[in-house]
Amino acid sequence: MSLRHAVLGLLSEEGSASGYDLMKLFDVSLANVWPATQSQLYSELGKLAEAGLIDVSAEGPRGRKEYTITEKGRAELRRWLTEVEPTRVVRSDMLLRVFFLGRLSPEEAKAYLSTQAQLARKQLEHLESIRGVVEGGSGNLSTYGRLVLEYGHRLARSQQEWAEWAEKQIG
Amino acid sequence: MSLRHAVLGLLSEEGSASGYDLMKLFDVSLANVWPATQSQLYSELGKLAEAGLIDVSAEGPRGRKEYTITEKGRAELRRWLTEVEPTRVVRSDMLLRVFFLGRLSPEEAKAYLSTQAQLARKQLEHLESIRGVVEGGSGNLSTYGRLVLEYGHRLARSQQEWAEWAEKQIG
DNA sequence: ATAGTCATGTAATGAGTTACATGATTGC
DNA sequence: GCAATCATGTAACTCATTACATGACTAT
Repeated sequence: MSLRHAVLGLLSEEGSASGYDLMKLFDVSLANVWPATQSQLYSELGKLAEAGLIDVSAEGPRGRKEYTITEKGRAELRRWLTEVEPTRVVRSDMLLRVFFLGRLSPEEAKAYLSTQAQLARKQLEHLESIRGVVEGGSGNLSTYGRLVLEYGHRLARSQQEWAEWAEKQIG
Repeated sequence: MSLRHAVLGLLSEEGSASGYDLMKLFDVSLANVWPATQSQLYSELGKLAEAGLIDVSAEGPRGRKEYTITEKGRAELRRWLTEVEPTRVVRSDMLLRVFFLGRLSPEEAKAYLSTQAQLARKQLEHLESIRGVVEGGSGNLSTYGRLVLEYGHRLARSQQEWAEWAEKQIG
């Protein structure tokens, strides 16, 4: 149910936008915490319009439809932000594998954890590299996006440290 | 595609088990990193048997079917552990909301983060409380489960610290 | 003209959730 | 006898992924 709110949120920040615009915005912001595909996005826009949470406010060339959030949509966004508590569902096939490392030799198990540590380091570097870029933004999305970026940073560091620690626990 | 491997993994550790057995095992171990419902589990067992990755090795009272992993299944588990790289797809509606905190008043935004910090603290306490229980286990699942538990612990602590930090960032 | 980008959609399939349905066996 | 637990399954629905399909406009 969250893609729906992601779209409402973006529209509430942007004023109005087409599916195409939203898709690009998605890719550089929300995709990191809530991936979605193009086809999912378009069908969600259809459903939101049907439900009266957004309106087609203008049509442009190439069948472009510009959507705007309605009052009803704004209310729903607010309700979601303040009243619906986040579901903490974590799915990690990286951790799932850890449960079964006993099926491998200690060397193989260590190699697995070592790879994970390395990937976390890479991720850390990557996040540091985009930190500078995001620093420049000034809207709400950038301001709060920085908080999310910091979260990612801390997460990657934890992950790296954990993987290094875990490797030492074996054998 | 991971539930399939979760089941194979459990069966490879347990020797043999019924859907019902696996379900209970799931709830106390893997459910934290890969939740699954009863109906999902049963239908996955059907598909695995069909694909020849597991066999019905015995039938008991109440229609109980005991499954055992086959050589083919073991090979597939090993392949997944050593060759398939974990997909790092993170979905967090908790973080998704952060992007849109600008739609709320600073007080409301702070309240949101403060609640998240508190939830992380609770989670941390919870994990500490079960640490003693898990300490006792001796099989592979327990041994490696402890590594996963430690991960959860570190994650919860990071989350708590981040939420407290983020709260301070808001004017 | 033609490459690049803008722009929207459909179809098929798989994964996940919720609710329902049914009944046998065991322990007290 | 009855409650608890064991035990398996189906149906309907939503969400997510991948691939396909189509075409208009813009800048050079």
